[in-house]
Amino acid sequence: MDKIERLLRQHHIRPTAIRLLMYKFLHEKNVAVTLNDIESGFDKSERTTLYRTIKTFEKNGLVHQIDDGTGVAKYALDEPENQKGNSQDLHLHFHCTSCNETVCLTDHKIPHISLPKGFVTQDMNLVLKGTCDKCNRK
Amino acid sequence: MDKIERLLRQHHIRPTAIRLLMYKFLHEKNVAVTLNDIESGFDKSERTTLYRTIKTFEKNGLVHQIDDGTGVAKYALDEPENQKGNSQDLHLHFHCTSCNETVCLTDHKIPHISLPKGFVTQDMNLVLKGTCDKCNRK
DNA sequence: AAAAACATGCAACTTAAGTGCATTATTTCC
DNA sequence: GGAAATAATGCACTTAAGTTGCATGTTTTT
Ligand SMILES: [Mn+2]
Ligand SMILES: [Mn+2]
Ligand SMILES: [Zn+2]
Ligand SMILES: [Zn+2]
Repeated sequence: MDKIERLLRQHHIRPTAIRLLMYKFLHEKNVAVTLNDIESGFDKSERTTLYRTIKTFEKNGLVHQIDDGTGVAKYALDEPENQKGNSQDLHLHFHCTSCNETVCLTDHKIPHISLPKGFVTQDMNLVLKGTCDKCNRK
Repeated sequence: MDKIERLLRQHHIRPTAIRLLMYKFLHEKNVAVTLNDIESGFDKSERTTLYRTIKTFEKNGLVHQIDDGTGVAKYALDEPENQKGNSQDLHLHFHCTSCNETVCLTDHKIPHISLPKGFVTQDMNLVLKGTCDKCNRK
């Protein structure tokens, strides 16, 4: 797959072995992952490197960090349509308190909120908590 | 002020010296405070005690914890009208990235969000980030 | 091929949060 | 009122996530 290689280069990320592996890892998941999740997913390689790798991805707009209220940062790949400069893709996130998984609901945008005079919004974070479809089926 | 004393008792919290002081401290502030803020506000008394005190307040519905994305928990007094059992007061919070203060916008409720089938919501957290009125006036 | 720039690995540090346990204060009950 | 029970406090210690410094290894540039 040098498709991924090209993708990384488009984001000005040099495609090293670990970076390719991490991209694949993130791509296979459909839920947001913690640094620990990533670490567990790799036999080899080291915490710090994985940390710096995910931060590189984040800085270059390949993943976004999610703060779901658990106190541990999670990360998920940006959707292709939001990768190119379309910076503010304010979709919401759902955190399941049963299975502890957090997912991007990319087509549920955060509604507009009117604020008191003087406040200027630059960013938003909306997290819904509850039980997810999988857990509710059990 | 045994007005405060009565208030604590109503919440099944025994009004010790530190608890009264902490309540007053929180009451004077109009912004959410971290445990460090509280610690700095007291000459005497100890981290752990303050920690357990704020947790007691939280458990008994006197304060709520706010996760504004800074990675540090903040706390603010519940508004009187929300204290009595009216548990789910889902107001939003504003975090100023300039002065790092976080405020409750108690009369800005989180709008209703429709979710994909199978998801059940129990709780929500909406944080807006930007610059606050005070910072924008400067 | 040498120099420069960048990536990786390992150790160490920082900060917030949380627990165990002994001591002290407050309630309860006789 | 005083002893026993219960709760609050203080201090030490632990955990976990995040982060940085620096030496070494690898890739890119010229
Ligand atoms: Mn997302
Ligand atoms: Mn609030
Ligand atoms: Zn679930
Ligand atoms: Zn401000």
